[in-house]
Amino acid sequence: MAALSFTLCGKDSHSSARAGEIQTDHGRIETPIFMPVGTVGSVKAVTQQQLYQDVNAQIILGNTYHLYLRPGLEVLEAAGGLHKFMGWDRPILTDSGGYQVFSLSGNRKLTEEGALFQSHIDGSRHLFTPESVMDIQRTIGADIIMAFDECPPYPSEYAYAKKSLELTNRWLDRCFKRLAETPDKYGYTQNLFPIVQGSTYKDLRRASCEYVASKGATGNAIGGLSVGEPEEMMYEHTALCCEILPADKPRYLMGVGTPWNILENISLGIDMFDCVMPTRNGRNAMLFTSKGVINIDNKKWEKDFSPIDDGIGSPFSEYYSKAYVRHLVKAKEILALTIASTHNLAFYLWLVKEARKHILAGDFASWKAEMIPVLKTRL
RNA sequence: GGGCAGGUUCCAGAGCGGCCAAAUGGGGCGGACUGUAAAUCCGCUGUCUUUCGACUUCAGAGGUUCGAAUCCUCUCCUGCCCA
Repeated sequence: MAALSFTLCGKDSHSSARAGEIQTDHGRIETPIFMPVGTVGSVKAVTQQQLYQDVNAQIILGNTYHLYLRPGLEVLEAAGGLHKFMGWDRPILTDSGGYQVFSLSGNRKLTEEGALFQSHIDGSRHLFTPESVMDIQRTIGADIIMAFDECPPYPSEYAYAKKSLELTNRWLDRCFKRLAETPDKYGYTQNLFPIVQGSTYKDLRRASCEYVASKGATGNAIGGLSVGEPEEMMYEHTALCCEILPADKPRYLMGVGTPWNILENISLGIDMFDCVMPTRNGRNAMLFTSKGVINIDNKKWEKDFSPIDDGIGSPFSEYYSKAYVRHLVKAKEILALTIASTHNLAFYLWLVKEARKHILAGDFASWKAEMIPVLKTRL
């Protein structure tokens, strides 16, 4: 089996947006792409069948930290990896747990060796090192695996950000080394993506990009953004990163974002996105649509029997009415979570597909300019 | 007909002389959520006012008191028990 490959299919004429194809051992991914987040081996409230049929997800995420804690490596290994375990035969990407170093900051301790965690489930202590995280990701068996990094909070002092980046870089070397020393477990190739850090300091970002680029990975990621900084600042940093990270490799902006964030970042040269927003916000009654954002909990939808969204060619999103979904939300019916999450994901996938179409047509920039105010509208 | 227990702000339900526009739940309304410790979290929820504050409320009518949702009297309702 072969390492991941990336083919550029076209570029927009008035922005840095590009359309491409990623080939993995579990199939092809058309970029730009949005990847639904399925932290524990489940895209919350959405079945695999819905991911295939209604969402048209081409790749999904899992999380090393969560899967390691539960169900644990024994089960995953016995299952033959996460694909088989969860019944998903398209590509999977696993995050390394680096983000949990950030988000569980109250329950962890960082050292040169790694990060000492306390489980959010039972309080038990665990040490994650670059080596152990590579080993765990080997066992999970995702097609794309992420380097173990530290994601510094926003804002961070320059000195801290610099120290953190240097640690992330040393960890990166250890990740590559360990991966090279260990074989693929399940007969297909796993690809390690390094992660750019550097907080909101441009010189650090630049240095990080150069270091990451020097690794010659099959794809590169940008981390440490969308952690609370102003949107404009995020765009400045992704722009800077896209200038340095190799153009012939996919660029993955981790954890982003809103629909308009995605379009803006596509125009800067990003190819891959993931975010919990469509699922989490969906569970919390927010629907993203081609006409704007809906808080379906609001009374104004009580008797609106029009489809959730009839502008994205999704039979699923046309099937249920706003009034019905509002009723389910009010009644706290489980189905509300499923409909909202599935629709939001279908919308996100529609959005990137539409973006790709316009890139290939060469009119992405003008389409984007038209779309963004619409997407931001609060209906 | 007799006995007992009750009637509190949208609902349930605390309060039992001042700290009460009235706990707590629920409901309602609004907001937040960006590599998922989240089907979660945060506001508001008598009227008027931006605030300070003012005003009208605890079945109804009287009364006691400096002061009443809280005490007394009568009336009207509700539930349970006995005839």
